[in-house]
Amino acid sequence: MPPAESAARKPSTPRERARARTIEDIIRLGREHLAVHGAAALSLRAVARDLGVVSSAVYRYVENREELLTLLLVDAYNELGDAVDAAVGALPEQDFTGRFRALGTAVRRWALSEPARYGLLFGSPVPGYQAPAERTTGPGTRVIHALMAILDAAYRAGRVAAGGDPNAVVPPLAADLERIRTELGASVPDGLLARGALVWTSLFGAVSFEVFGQYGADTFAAPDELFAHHLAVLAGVAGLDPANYQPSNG
Amino acid sequence: MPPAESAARKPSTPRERARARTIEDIIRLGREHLAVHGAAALSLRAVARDLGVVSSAVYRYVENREELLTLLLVDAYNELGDAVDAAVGALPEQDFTGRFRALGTAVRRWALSEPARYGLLFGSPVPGYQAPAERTTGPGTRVIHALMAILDAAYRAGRVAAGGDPNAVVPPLAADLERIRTELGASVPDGLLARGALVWTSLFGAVSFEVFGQYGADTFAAPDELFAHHLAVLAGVAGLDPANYQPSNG
DNA sequence: CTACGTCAAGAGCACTGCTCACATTTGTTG
DNA sequence: CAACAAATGTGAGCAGTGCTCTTGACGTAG
Repeated sequence: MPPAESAARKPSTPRERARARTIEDIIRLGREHLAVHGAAALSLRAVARDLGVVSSAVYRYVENREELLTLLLVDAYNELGDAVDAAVGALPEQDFTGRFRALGTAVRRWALSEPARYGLLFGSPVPGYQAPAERTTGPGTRVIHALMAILDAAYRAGRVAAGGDPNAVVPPLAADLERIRTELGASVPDGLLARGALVWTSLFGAVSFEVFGQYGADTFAAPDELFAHHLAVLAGVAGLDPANYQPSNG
Repeated sequence: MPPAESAARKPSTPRERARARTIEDIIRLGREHLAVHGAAALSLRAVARDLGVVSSAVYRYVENREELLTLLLVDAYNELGDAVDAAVGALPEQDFTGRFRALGTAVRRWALSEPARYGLLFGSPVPGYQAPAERTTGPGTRVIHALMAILDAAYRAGRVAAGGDPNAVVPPLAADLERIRTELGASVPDGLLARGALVWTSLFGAVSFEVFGQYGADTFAAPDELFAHHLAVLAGVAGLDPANYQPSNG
């Protein structure tokens, strides 16, 4: 049983340091192969070749192919989450619409720059691979948490058009939403919470269509403008003021 | 010398009939393997085994693995398109909201019943496989055509809230939309057309999240109700009357 | 110095896509 | 009917994959 399963312990022996370095190299090489060849074509043997080692040696560091996929999954989720947090955090806290736009733009930008890794996160599941929830739910929920934080802050600030949802939330759905609300620590009402979930899936639907080429080869010559328009409409769906940020005086 | 060299003729010779039958068997077996093991794990050798023939024999009927994937892609697109057309056609032409809801429900129902084939259509692209546009764009655009037909009919009938789009459509996007409008033979204005595209991607975004398990294992205990709520909101995004269908007298 | 644990190497198994030479079946034609 | 040619099936083979196992080399702890 290897000790120090806890994160970020100072590697005492030089052996452990070399081992940690090798694992990081494997992740780096795997990330490159993933970006080039796609998720389902990720090959441990190819990684071993690039590492300059025989194929079976990588099994000393990574249990199997699934393990490497999980490492890359967490790695990609965190990179996306970092990009989103940085983009959102660059705007003032009260600029809810701007922060929402920044979140969506950051997701799209990262997805377009890393299509294969995006596909690993949000595409069809890799056959035979089931992501271990205990290791991926944390990094995997960073974007929706950031989105809900924006919407909740806007709601608390009274900057959300709360009244206009005529769509009733039936009891079983309300029960789900109540559970999610407490988990998020949010205070938005049911209608807005459900709309937030819709905006979330819609954002990734639009990004996925673009990244996966579902639009067709030459359907949209102006994808940036299309996405900006979609973001504006989605902001309205979430009840955000489509107009620009007005710093609250006082 | 009998000419009889035209396409899609009744297969005259029994040999051609047997050949067509074998190809259909291959597609059927491939569909089953696809549904069970996923797209990237589709194996020609396994299909050959199930067909009761040696592995190399299937290459007499199917050029390679890509060819079989293309056949299965078209097959799935058409099955989805048939399901959507049937669901939409079951409602009166003037029930625009009902038809929209039927379209969305049909897409979701088919996706949930055929998750692997849905993943082939709308998930991450299979590594190294590029769908031939000349064979897949036709079947692949049936859903968006059906959706736009509903929206266009509603617009022509004056049953769409056209005025309320404050989001400007910038010129490069307007050029794209103009091209798409003529290709569809539609007459909806730019704002509604762009919103239709957003509704389209949002629909598949919501379905993909559910099919691909992006929501998390036990986040929503009432996914039907969540989707129904999403559809209602999306109908509003498309400018459709959220209220029920009122048959026009006459 | 010895013993233990870690590591790399290589062979091997079962699987994949695909190609080729060869054998067999089948339909047509002289 | 016999002969021919096209279509079809066969099996070997190549290169690649994930993964396991045994063997030997090495560094470090006691």
